[in-house]
Amino acid sequence: MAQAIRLHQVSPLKASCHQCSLSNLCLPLAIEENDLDRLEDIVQQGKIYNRGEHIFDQSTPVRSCFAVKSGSIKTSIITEGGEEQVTGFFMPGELVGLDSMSSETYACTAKALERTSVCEFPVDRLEELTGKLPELQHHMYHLMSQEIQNSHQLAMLLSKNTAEERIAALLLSLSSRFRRRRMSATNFSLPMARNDIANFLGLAVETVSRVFTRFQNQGIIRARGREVELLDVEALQMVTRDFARQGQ
Amino acid sequence: MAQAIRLHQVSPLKASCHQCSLSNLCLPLAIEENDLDRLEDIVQQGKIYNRGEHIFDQSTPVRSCFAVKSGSIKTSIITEGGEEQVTGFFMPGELVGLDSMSSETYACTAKALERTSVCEFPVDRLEELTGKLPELQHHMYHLMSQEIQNSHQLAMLLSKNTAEERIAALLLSLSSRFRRRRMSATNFSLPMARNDIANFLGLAVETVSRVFTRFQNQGIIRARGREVELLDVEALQMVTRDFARQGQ
DNA sequence: TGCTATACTTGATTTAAATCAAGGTGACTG
DNA sequence: CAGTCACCTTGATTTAAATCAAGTATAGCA
Repeated sequence: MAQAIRLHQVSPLKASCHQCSLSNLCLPLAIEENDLDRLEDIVQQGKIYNRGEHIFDQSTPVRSCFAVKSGSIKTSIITEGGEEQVTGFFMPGELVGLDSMSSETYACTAKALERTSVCEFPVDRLEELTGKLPELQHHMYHLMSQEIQNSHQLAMLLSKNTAEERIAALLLSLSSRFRRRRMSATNFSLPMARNDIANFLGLAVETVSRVFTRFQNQGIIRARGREVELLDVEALQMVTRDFARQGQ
Repeated sequence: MAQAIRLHQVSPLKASCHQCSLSNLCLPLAIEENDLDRLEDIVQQGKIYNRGEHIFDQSTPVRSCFAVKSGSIKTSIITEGGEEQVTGFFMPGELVGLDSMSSETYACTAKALERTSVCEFPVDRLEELTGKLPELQHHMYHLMSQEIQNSHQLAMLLSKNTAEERIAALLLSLSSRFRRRRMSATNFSLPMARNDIANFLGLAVETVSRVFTRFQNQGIIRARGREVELLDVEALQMVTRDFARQGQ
């Protein structure tokens, strides 16, 4: 039985970390070629979720964290009152669930924004492996500390910046994440609804919509639904407060 | 020389983890009694900072993370524009610098809010040790994931809650952290200025001040400067939106 | 001890974004 | 292919909190 599963994993349809095009972004980037097998031993590859399906649910027992292979994911926390706060968007090569590492239950819910495939890393086995591969442990610490930093940046954005600044910052963040994947940094399709953007940035949907149109009227972007073209990246950078202030 | 330092560390003036009263809150809680020596080997204990002194500075090379022994610390990030965002307050038993673990440079600045003593954990040695002690590694992952969760909670607070709700939440958070240390949960002295509270919660100082007086007039708290008494904890809990909604 | 600076409070006014309200657009579905 | 639903946009009005503008405590210090 275990053997059968094993065979299934290495079947040609399920790409290995060795061949994965995201290996320079994902966990493999921290691992020597010859140790990569050990990561492959614990990874469960190729699970596919349709738009709207949950990868995991808040308050359910933690089993794994997940790397996005294709598609995209949003994470959010839901309060007892039923209010949602979107805490992040995750693109290919990024790791989802770090906020739940070594916890009993998931701290958030992860939902596929489109048809999405993920690789699954059971946390107990991952912990075991990081204990043996110092480079991988280092990388995990690094990823987690960056997640904290991201979240602090978000807090900053929410508490100090205007609607325009927040949206400019998000567009630039997405842009650079597309670039990392060697895709167009100026011409992309937003994986998330205006609603998710609004929630993530602490704004009303109407405000997001208005800012999009304002940017469009100013010739900074071109937006048709979820299709976005950044026409003037410099202008966008100027909008984010840091850059604006820097220029004074 | 190394021997001399070693002797110095175990001198009666510098308490060891074994004897530390915070050992049930701090890193030692994850370690078996007989492995505690190994943590003591790497910790540099007893550094003392005066009010306003920096424990470390944003953008300088990372050496260590720090456990608060007594006193308190605030961390903040400063943008290129010079704007500050307070990202956290740290009380005895809590670990500062997790957002910089395994980074090149510190992601924030840590400043003593009062006379504060800390234990220092050099990150390279800590990483090494967590590689050998799975329990400790697990605990580090846990602490870091909790730091992410805290930060998400903060983002939530900033984007969805009113001034009153934010301040009630902060007071309750401080209260429960005092209780953890077996101190009064209803009668304590705020280590931080109104300004820091305002900055942390994304409010203007004036707003913080007004909310404090409002709470006082409602008989929920008694506040004289930094001295705070929580007169009606339930009412405070009701103020935080989650509870309010739950009650409907 | 008084002085100065910093921290805190209070009130009046302004403002950015929320809310309320109404349409428009597009995509899937029976 | 019409109908429904989810998503998005636009406009008018309201509102919570910021800002502006004085003060008043408080603490550290010479």
